[in-house]
Amino acid sequence: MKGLDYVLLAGLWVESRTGYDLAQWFDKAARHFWAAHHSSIYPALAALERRGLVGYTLAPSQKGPQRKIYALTSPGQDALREWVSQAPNPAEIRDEQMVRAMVLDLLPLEEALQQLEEAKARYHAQLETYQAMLGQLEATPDPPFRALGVRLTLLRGVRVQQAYLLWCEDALELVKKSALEPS
Amino acid sequence: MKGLDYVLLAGLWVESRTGYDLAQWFDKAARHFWAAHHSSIYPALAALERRGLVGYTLAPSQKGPQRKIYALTSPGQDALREWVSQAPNPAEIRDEQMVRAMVLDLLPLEEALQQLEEAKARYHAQLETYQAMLGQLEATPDPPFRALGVRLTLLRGVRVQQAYLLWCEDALELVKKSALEPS
DNA sequence: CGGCGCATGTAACGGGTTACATGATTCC
DNA sequence: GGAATCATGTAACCCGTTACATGCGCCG
Repeated sequence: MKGLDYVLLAGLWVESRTGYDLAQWFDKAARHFWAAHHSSIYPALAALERRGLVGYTLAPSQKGPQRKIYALTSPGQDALREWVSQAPNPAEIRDEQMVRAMVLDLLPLEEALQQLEEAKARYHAQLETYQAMLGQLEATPDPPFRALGVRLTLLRGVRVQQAYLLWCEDALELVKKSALEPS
Repeated sequence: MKGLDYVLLAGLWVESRTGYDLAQWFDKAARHFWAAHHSSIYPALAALERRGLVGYTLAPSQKGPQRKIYALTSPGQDALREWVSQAPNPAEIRDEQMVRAMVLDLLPLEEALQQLEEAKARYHAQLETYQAMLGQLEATPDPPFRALGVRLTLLRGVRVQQAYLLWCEDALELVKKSALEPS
């Protein structure tokens, strides 16, 4: 079993849902730690179903085809439990922003600063969406899903975006300073 | 040109070096924002060389085959400069730690807390290596490479690991609290 | 003399992205 | 009538990882 399989199991443990729902969750809430497109989700769910780790029930949809609402099975929960007790593989990250930072002084000072301001705005926007989702979660008395895991991931999103914003301030300062003393 | 190409160009802009050196840099200093193995670096460097964006000079090695010291060419620098002025693609991240956090309450309280303590220790160790590298950089009066970019990436490493540590504290607290009021 | 670090490369495999494909419903 | 959202799926391609391959020099 590869990484995506466990992410899907974890997603279904939090709440039973469709492949479509999972794709949306990746896109809007899980971005900061995992990504997957529907074209990889659907086959993976089908494979998990064949192996008995998840099951689905059909439900009508308002628009389009029937929804396959997937849920963890008992064996699926066992597999997850066993997996979660192990140490995680190191995180894989590809962040072009840092690569651009490496060569920021190829740009004239003003453009470099503008780049950083734009990054700051992006991080800020992202921070606000995570905070909004967290706020909404806290305002829900009895959520129809496992709240702890959701809370933990959103909290991580917030912490990380905050760190990114601090880095932007560091970077703005350093870039300005290094412009005064050109090497 | 794909992402790796620009990362290599950026790495060579910071300092001329061999594929082997770049692989080591990825492994020890760039982990937190990019990863690449030598098996993808060597072919990529060869392709960049064919396209005239980098060049190399041979130098003897103490052990093993001759070193190919790659350096940015003028066209390579132009390509980098043009690229850096554009907005970055969104970062790609796969962090199993978060997936495990999602299903942390599948574990008995003590094991969950232990998982988090282990994560904390890993983050802490990583933080210290970045801080050490930063310190070493600041202690070098006239480094033989472009210091700004290196400083920026190390600073990011520090900020992010600090955020991860804060998250661990958040998580420890939340997990303890949620154990008191089981759903 | 065996193992490790240096140093470069190639090849098979696997997995994910992009694109293709379908179709119903709602809103403008 | 066309666009957007919901909803599921398949297929080609790209790229990176894992593994294979080679060989020198140093250290114990």
